[in-house]
Amino acid sequence: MGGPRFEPVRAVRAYERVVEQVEEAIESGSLSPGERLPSERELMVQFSVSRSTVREALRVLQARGLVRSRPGDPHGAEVLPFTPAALHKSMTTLARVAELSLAELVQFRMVLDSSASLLAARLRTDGQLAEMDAAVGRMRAAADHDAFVAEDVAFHDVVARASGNKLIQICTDVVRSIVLGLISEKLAAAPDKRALMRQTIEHHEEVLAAVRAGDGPLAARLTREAMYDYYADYVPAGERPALRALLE
Amino acid sequence: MGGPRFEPVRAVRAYERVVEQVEEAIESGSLSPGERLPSERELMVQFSVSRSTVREALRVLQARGLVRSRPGDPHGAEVLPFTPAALHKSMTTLARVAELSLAELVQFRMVLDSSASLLAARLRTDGQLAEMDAAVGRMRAAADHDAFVAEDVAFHDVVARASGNKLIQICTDVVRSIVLGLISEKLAAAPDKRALMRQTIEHHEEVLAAVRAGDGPLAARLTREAMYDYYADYVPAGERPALRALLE
DNA sequence: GTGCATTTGTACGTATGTATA
DNA sequence: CTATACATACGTACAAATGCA
Repeated sequence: MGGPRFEPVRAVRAYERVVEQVEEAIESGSLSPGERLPSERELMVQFSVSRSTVREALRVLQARGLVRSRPGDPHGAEVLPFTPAALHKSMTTLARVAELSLAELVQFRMVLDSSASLLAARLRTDGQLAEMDAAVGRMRAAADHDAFVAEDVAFHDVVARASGNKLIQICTDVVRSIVLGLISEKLAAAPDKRALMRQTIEHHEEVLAAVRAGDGPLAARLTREAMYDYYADYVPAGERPALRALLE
Repeated sequence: MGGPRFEPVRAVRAYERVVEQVEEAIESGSLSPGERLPSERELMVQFSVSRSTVREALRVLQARGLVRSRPGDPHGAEVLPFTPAALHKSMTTLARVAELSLAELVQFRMVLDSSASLLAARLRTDGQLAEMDAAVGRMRAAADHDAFVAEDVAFHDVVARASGNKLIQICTDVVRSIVLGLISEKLAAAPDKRALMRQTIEHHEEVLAAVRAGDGPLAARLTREAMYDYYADYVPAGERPALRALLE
């Protein structure tokens, strides 16, 4: 028994090796955002591969949001600062291919945003509290529904940031934009937007008060309830019990 | 005022248009997993682009986990069933490029897994309960540490499935594997693995009892506590308060 | 099992529009 | 404004790999 256990040698494509090396350089920090990759012709020399191979590798790196190349740019492809764009893309694909229901997405938002509120209540700075306050103020003063939604998003964004967890911040952002993308037209066609906006502001003020008081569990519960009230109408009745399961 | 507001025509690359069309066909379901794309030469005719362009598009689609092409396959690229591999990749990249700390990842796990437990306590079927029971049993009987961890994962997997939320299921899976990848070597080198395994089993039995009793909040709290106990030693002391903020 | 036709992977050359110095 | 270098896109060619008769 035992002996050398040889791994199967999977045929790895040339472009994959190029991707790996560049990816490693970026993720290890030896290539920082703003810096440039060598030109395609230079890369084909350094990796001793053809132009096509270099280009396929660059396409993959671009799809992963790590670099961007523009025609004619004499400096070569640019290393990009991190954006959750790739995460957003793959989660959007996920939502369509895995047939995620609106209920599942809203439920996920309830989990993430309420956790953000819970953490924010304990970890927020006074400056972040002031930002939340300002966002609610701008919601109250919003001229139209679009501006209102934008400030609503801004409020949730500050809360997520105040949670101190970048992953929570990014995921709330991604899932929120997916949900809004799914029902923005229905939201815009809502019958009594004024009443909805008024109620939303009330909810946010309650959450803000709980965050200000440092009452995490309360802030979390209020966040879940507000989100349920806001979205339940757009969720098929049969799936609402799953949402209510989070309201204890 | 008014008049036609012309949008700036962003120069969209040829390969991007190919990607968009194929992506649309897959996500809309008109191309199902297992089906094949036309060959590269056929695609260059249908899209009237060069083969390089077709290939760049295929590389992007492959990077997104939608298709796979093998050399010499006369049937063309295969449309893949959904896997969270792309999500996993972009979140792993995220963890490195955005410099996510282990504390943030563990905190995220605490949020997701406790929510899964909460929902599972209310929505689980009897069959899923039996699966959890069986997983704990196999944990107790595990011959070595690797087998133990595998059954541990299996338990969490059933709980996530029982939550009824595919997004929670996928994200718990992705984040768990990232966390385990970061500290698996440290876990393997732990001094008193027997004691750790015994304690882990106890924790799981408590969670299981709460799920069996339908007590969601208790199951959620026990899950957070178990996870904190399991991972806190590997998190820098300065970041542990952020984790404890979830333990109320 | 063998040979054949086809496909992918890779290399190389060329033309064109573009961005920078 | 001009020149240069670049990315984009097209086309051809050949080796390796695959599926099928």
